[in-house]
Amino acid sequence: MNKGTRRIAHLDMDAFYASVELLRYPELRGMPLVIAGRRDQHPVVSADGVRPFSRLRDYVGRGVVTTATYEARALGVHSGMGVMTAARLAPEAILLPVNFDAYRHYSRLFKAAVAAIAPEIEDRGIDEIYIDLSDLPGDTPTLARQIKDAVRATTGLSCSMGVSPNKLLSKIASDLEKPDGLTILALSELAERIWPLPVRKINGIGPKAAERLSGLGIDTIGDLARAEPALLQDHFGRGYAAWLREVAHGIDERPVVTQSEPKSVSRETTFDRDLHPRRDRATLSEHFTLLCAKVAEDLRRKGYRGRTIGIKLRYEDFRTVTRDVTLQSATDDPRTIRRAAGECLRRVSLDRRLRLLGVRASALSPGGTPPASGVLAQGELPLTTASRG
DNA sequence: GCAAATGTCGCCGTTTGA
DNA sequence: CGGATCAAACGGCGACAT
Repeated sequence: MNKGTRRIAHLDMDAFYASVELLRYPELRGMPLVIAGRRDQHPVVSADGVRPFSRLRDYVGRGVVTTATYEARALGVHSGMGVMTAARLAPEAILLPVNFDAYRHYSRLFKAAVAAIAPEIEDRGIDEIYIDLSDLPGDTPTLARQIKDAVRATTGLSCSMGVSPNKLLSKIASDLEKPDGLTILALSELAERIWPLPVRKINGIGPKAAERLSGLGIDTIGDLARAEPALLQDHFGRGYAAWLREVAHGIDERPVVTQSEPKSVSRETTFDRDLHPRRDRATLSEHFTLLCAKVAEDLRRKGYRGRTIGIKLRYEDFRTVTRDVTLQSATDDPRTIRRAAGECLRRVSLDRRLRLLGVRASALSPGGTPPASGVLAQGELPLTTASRG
């Protein structure tokens, strides 16, 4: 078994989407490159010698930056930023649409390369993983180099790694040197290397919590470690305060979880323009039905059925509401989902315009099997339609 | 009129059944 | 017997993450 200190690695692919694109378009290397927007909104790249890559300044419409290369980041462009905002900062930057199939492919490749060396892997999305190195032979620097080399050899991509006694610290460590970084951290280095960092670096402290902490004069992880427990308790409650204190001291016993089942399946779209529930009823209804069909399709492909069907609306003012309903039995039938989602829709106010519509299935159970024939489960009635307000 | 898409988790109030 | 109570399921929603 596993006595003493664990060795946990966090591996994060460098500017993953953009780096995958650079494998395909090596001539773009060195230029500021931004991945953003929706497939359908981008001009098609023609196949002749001169590729008419579009520039960020040519973009019109909605969307956020998904990934920016380090050259683009140097100009102030970052993930999550509106594309129009990014265009002001870096009008000359090359813009490419997302290509998820390619990213999934390289994701599988790099994870397989790691697994060949270290099989205890926890998936954290498409471009990062935790790895438990505790029971492997060999010293940590050697193992870490081996893994980084294998990832590069298999994919041509670089990654950054942090290794420490737990997931919390490794996640922070992998971010300390980027790109192509390797940071090995012992608990004894906590005060020196972790405490000076802003609390936002802690996985689980987001913008809201950071803002509230800042209001108490707590900005760095060190501030948090030194904070009066009673103060934290008063402002954040017992459980959360205890957690804050632990993470500030580098304590985290969470295991590396190598297996997990999906909890929900969802689809959502942001419209090109805000749609009015009445005036754009037909368009809205079309989108709605399509989303339900996609959720059903995803469920079947993955071999699940959902018993709870929900919707998500985002109004023009960016306020978001959700509603859901639980059925008598789980389904993967598009029409049943559409009917249930329609029930939910009747429980929300439709007096403002909508910018986003989404459909979700949760309370998943293994779905019989994805049948080749198209035999559909017959419709069902909502078990409950209770609502508040 | 900037702010995507997909997913997880935790907290809290309500409902329901015992 | 009616009220108090408790747990589980459900629903809403915010926070957070990639």
